[in-house]
Amino acid sequence: MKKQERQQLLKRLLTSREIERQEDFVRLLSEDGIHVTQATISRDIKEMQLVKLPAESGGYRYSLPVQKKIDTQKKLQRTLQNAYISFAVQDQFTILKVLPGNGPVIASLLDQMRYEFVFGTVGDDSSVLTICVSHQGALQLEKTIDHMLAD
Amino acid sequence: MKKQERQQLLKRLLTSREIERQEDFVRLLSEDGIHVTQATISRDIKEMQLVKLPAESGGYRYSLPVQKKIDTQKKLQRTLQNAYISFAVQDQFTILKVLPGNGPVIASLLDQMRYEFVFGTVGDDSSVLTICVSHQGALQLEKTIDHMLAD
DNA sequence: TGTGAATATCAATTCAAC
DNA sequence: GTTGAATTGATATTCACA
Repeated sequence: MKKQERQQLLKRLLTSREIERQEDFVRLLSEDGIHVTQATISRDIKEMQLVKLPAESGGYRYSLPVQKKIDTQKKLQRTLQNAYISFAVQDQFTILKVLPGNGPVIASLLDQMRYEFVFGTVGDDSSVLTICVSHQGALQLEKTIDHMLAD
Repeated sequence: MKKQERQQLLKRLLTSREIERQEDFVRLLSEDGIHVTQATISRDIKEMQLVKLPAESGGYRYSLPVQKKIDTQKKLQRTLQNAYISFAVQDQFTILKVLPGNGPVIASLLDQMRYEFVFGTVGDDSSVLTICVSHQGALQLEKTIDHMLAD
C-alpha cells in the first residue's frame, strides 16, 4: 500500500462517509485491511490540505481543500476595504463606487465569488454595476459587502 | 464586550494577521484589552465556522468559512460520477459526454468551480464543451475530472 | 522517504458559576 | 445565554527505525 493510493482512498472515504475524526479514517481504512496510525493520517491530511469544518449539524467534518475560494474572498474584502466609496441599491441593481482603477478588479472578484444572488457584474474604472437575480438578491449583496467592510 | 463584537474582531484579526493557533487569538485580543480564554475562542470558531487550514508554508492558518465551495465541488463530483460517459481533449478544447439531461448542470458547476485553467464552458443536453486557456489547461481539466471519477 | 509509538501541543467539552 | 477553569479529547510532532 503506497501513500498515494492511501490518499486516494482517503478522498473517496471523504465523499462517501462522514468523517468526524482522524481516528474515523484509521478505522475505515482498517476495515479495508489497511492498517495505519493516526499519526500517518495527520500527515496525510496536512499534505492533502484537508480541513476540519464545523458542521451545520453541530459536530465537525473533514472536507476537501478549499484554498482558492478563501483567497478570493480575502482579496475581495481587502480590496473593498481599501477602495470603497459608496454603495446604492435600486430594484435588482447595485452601484458600487470605488477609488479609480479598482472597478474592474472588484467586478472580477465579485464574479469569482459566484454569489448565487448575483446575475452579472461589470466594472469600469471607478464603478461596479451588479445585476442581481432580484431585489432581494441586491439586498443580500448589500449585506455581504457591509459585512466585509465591517469585518 | 459582547460576544458578537468579539467575533467581529476575530474576523478582522483573521484577515489582518496570521493566526496559527487559538491561543494566538487569545493573545491578540488581550493586547486589545479583551480577556477571554481558549475555551471561548474554540466556541467562537465553531459558531463562526472558521477553519484551520494546512498552509502552503507548512504550518496551519485559521481562515474564514468556505462551505459553499465545498458544496459545489461535492455536487460536481457526484453528478460526474452518476452521469459520466466519456472525455476527450483536443488542443485547448475538451468534450465531456454525459447522460442525457446532465450537460447544463455540469457545465454550470464547472463554471462555478472557477478553475483558472478553464476559459469557458457550455453544455447541451448530453455534452459539455470546455474551452481552456491552453492545451496544458485542457490536460489539467482532464486530470481534475479523472480525480473526481476515481475518488 | 515513510511509518508507528510515544509524546507534546492544541482544541473541544464539561461543569460550575454568573 | 455566556464564560473560565479544569479536563478530556484530538491532532501534530518527535524520535527511532525500516
